[in-house]
Amino acid sequence: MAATEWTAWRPLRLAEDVPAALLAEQLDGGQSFRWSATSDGAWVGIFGRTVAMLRSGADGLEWRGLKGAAGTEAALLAYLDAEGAQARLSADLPWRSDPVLRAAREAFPGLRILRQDPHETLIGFLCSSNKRILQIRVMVAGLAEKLGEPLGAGFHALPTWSALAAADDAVLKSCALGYRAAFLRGTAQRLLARPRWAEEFAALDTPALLAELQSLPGVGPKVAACVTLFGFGRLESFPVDTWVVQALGDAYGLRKWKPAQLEQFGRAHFGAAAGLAQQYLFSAARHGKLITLPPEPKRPKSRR
DNA sequence: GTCCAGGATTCAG
DNA sequence: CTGAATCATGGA
Repeated sequence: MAATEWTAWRPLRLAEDVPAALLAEQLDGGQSFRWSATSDGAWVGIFGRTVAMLRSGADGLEWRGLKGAAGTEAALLAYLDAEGAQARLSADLPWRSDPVLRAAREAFPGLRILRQDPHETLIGFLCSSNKRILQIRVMVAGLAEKLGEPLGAGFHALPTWSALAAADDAVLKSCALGYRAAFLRGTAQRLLARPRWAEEFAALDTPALLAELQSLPGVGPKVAACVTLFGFGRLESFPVDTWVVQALGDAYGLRKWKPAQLEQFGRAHFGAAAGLAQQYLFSAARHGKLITLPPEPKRPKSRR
């Protein structure tokens, strides 16, 4: 990563300010697994064939790309939803009547759903089951390094499905995928035969899209909801992971509810941008900034 | 050592 | 249909 590989830092104009803590949550908050913090407080990431760095300084958000790479700034603006369509959706969430959502939203104001590629989102979340964000990042980095197209300066794109389907077992094993290797290979073999799957899936309505994704090996309700939200931009999709189960149980009193019930609650309660509300709750819960109800007494007493 | 992680699949009832 | 067991791996 020699300094000569990079262009000069330049301002990146978004609709709203992006302080450092928000940038960290935006890039490393469980949506994408392709961003890493550098030693000097910046972030370096790869999405599609774009390699970019971002940092939040006194003069606002700044970016730089690899020298000779065209379109980096435009790619960043699209990726970060610079048009600001989500600002209005966030304002329309029921935070005025919901103190839990209000506090979660105020913990990371300006947090947005990244506009990611479906293919890359699916790879990331196929690796995600029963894993922490940090380790998902390690797995995905290994896949890119060993099976992805070189992009210069030592960076690699994520592998294609054909590369994944043809990958040697030892290579997959060296990425610490565990049992998820079979998920990746199985889905790769299925999608290999339909190279335009993402366009075809994008034409479906959200219930059909969720069902189609869940027909793939290693894709259950939660992974399908994440790919639908982060990869296909369906803001109404409401993924329910262990953090959201905890958050909805502790903050809304929905303890002992099953994930499918919580998903229904989320979509009904939060509406058209339920997925964005989910991301506020997820981030706030992970940082201990969620308003919670008192813990349930172990032996509830009858009140006479 | 135990427990848990942005779960999915398979199996028993 | 629901609930439990199992899956592979690393960090706390």
